[in-house]
Amino acid sequence: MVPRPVRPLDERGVLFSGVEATAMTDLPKAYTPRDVEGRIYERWLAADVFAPDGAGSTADPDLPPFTIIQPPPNVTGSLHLGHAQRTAVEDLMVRHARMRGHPALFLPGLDHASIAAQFVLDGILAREGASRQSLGREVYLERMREFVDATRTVILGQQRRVGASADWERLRFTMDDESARAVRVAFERLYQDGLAYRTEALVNWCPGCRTSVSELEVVPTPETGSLWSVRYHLIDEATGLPDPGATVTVATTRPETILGDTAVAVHPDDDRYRSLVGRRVRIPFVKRDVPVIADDVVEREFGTGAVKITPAHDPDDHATGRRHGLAAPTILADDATVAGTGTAYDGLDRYVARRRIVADLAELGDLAGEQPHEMVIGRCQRSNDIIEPRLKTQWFVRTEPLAARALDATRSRRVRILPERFEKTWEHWLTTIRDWNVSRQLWWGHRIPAWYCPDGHVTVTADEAGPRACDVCERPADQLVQDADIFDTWFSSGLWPFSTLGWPEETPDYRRFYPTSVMETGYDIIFFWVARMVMLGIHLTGEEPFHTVYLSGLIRDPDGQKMSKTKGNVVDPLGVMDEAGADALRFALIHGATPGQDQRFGPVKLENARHFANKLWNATRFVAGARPSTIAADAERRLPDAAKLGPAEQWLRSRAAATVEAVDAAMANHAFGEVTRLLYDAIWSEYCDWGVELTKIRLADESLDPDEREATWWTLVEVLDTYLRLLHPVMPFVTEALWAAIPHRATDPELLIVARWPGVGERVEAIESAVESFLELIRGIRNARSEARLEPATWLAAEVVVPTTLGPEFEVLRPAIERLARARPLERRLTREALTVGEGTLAIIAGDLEAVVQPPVGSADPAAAELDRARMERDLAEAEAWLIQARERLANEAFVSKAPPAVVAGARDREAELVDQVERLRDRLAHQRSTER
RNA sequence: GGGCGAUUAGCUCAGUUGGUUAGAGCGCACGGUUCACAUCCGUGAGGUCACUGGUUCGAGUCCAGUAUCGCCCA
Repeated sequence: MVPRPVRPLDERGVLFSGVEATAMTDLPKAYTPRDVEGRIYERWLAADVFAPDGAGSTADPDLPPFTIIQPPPNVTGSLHLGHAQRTAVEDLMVRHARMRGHPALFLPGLDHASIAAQFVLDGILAREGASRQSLGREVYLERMREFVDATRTVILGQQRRVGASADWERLRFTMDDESARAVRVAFERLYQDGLAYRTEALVNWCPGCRTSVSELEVVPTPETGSLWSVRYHLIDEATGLPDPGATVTVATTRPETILGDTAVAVHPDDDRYRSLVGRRVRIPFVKRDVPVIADDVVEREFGTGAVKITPAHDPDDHATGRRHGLAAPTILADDATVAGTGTAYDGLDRYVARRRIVADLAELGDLAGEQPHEMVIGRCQRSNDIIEPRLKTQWFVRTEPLAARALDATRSRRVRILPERFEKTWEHWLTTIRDWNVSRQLWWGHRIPAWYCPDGHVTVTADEAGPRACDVCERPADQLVQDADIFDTWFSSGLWPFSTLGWPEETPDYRRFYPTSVMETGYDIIFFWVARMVMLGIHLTGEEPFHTVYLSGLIRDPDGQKMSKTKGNVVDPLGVMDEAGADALRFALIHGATPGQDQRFGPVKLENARHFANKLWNATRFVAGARPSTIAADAERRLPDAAKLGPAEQWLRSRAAATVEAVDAAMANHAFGEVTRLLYDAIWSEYCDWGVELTKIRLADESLDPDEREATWWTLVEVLDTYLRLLHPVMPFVTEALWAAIPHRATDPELLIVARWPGVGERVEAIESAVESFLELIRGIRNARSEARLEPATWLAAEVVVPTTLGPEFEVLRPAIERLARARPLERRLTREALTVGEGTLAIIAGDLEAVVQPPVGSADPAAAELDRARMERDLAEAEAWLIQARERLANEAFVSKAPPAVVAGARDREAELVDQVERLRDRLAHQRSTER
């Protein structure tokens, strides 16, 4: 079958049509994602910024490319939250690399999902009263193509809503022409290299799906079954007839397979049966006489110690049969009905036959017993049918040599798996790997490019037209028949990192972007997919297909339940985005993302993320609106004048530098959750809560030198710009929209998506600690006010002792401190003794600073004074406790001699600080008591 | 049977080489019409870091074992 080629979509952004455009600078009071996201995505598409070689790309061609090939979602339906998280994480990495100037390729794709797609379509057909068989192969495949076209549109639309900055021009499908060719060439290569072979073997057969499946697709399921004891009659060698009185009792969980028995086995050292070895027994119903054999595999403790051997229907029996040269008659058809036994059971379902056989044995008097039995049976991952081991001629890939090289790739660290602990799982699976059954008796997939001549010779070719003649006997093509089977869907997936880039051709993309950078996927398909990509990639291309494997965890519901359609707890990402926006969804999902770790996801996390987007929106709205009138609305971005910066401005810049540094470190560690936490705190708790608040009063102060106000505004703009850049990979839409509302540098591009990632600025520790002291003071005053239950709105007179080292900063920040502490006038004192202490005075000990606050005249409330004293006594008790602890530590000889000097010095500083604090608190309390007297 | 993970505030989770007042969001309590944001602001309460033992000057963090829950492999 020649798959229909899949072209990139041309109906771009179709999901967003009808959305009213809003002027960028006109920011509404609340952030409404729906008004913004569609327009932004359209702009990105129009600017052609997703492709590394797009017209709008600002990539530095000298930097190494960064490539993520998207794990192609199955075209079986719509995407769920897990997909949204994966896309968000992949997109985050790609956007980050793109902003750092790397040519960044995010190559999207779709998977035909052979068995999964057939399972879904078969379900749809069943509801229509039709079936795969009733339609026939051609009609069925036509139907499948219609189905796939529909789901494809839904899936691609969902990914755009999430904000995937994928290069849609390079969209690929595992069933397109290029993939089909890659599959044929790969298989031909494996065949020629002796790594693909065809043989009759016992395979896992799913009677529902009517195909073999690999052992990975068999789910071991514990169940309570029965263990039946059945008497087989020994053959009297003199007469050649069964002896009615001499029997051997075998134990079996599958009496219907009696029809395929070719031996009875006992343990060679089992004295109970020693004399029987070599004799023959008669198998009931089929009247076959089979030997009693001795074999080590028999467990003497199991059942009666004698077991029946059915080589065609049990893996252990198959091995035993081979060792003893036993025949292996097949007794089941593809649909798991009994067939070809020549008994009355032919045509019956395997379980109907089981009941009949048990009943018939009982009637014959040969059923010796039945008891409940705990066992593990294999079920089909897809259809849940009970898997039937069956002898079939199938194609296999020899995995041992491939696995050895895959192991070498991880052991040598050429491929790193995150989190690292999965390397153990990887090691275990690859060292115990079995050959891979790659043929499937399905229709939707890549046909195996193998042809057979009437003599059974095999010809494998990658030629799309098929072979010209039999490789062995040279019979012409018209006498050859192509294998009816298709490949396991994971075979084409295993080629994905390079088939998408043009392999087997040496295309420019292949040369440029292969090997790829990071493979992000779920840990549940590490064997199905990751291992096969590494094995096939190394063999076929000579290189590891990627250097990092990032394994995501599962998204669970708020109760920790796995999301599934049957439980009805599946969340549609589109609904979530309608409600909260794509950015909030992305932020929430990334916030909880730790590699290899599942996360619970619910509305609470989403709310928080939505609020954060709104906070950012309003912060930008404030900054944009606070532009001093001396700066033109369309002014080009200027750096603030360093000489005009106040402490708050320097603090903001230093904190931004700290944040860039921390975010860089977290990104390098793939700690994306940490990135969101860092930015949340920096933006909300630092920039908004303190930075904006401290600078507000300066911005509004008409009495100031315009240069100073401008420097303040440019600082707010600069730091906000930095945060928007840092946050862009996580929340691309809102950051892009807001970035448009603030001035840019002359060197900046039009769009944030292709703007440069910020460099680390200069940290100024002295300013950070100075400003932190004043923040402590503000917190202290607020706290004292609240504890003393004073009216929040009233202005309180205050005095503060400010050491000369902090004097200049204090003078500049005084109006801001007054405003934030609601303390005015705020007088500076040079010594503690100079503080005015009267009735009801509140005392504040805040780090280096000490202050007093006077309650409003006439409102001196004895109760308030009492509350304040209680607060200070609490603080004192606490400080004293810490001091005792600190002193005990320093008194410890071992600590002082063995701990690193820096730690000891730190402890001494801490002690001194506590001594000072305790002293000041005691002093203050004593003072207060004296004034009350 | 083998392996892995989780166990930290009422709930959901951070806590990267061991360094000393263990953090956040939500929830809770009290208070707020301060001109970006009530999708907000301020203040506060709340934790013997599952348990037992060990290593260490020092353990949420390292080691051994136990318990509960979950996953993978056979």
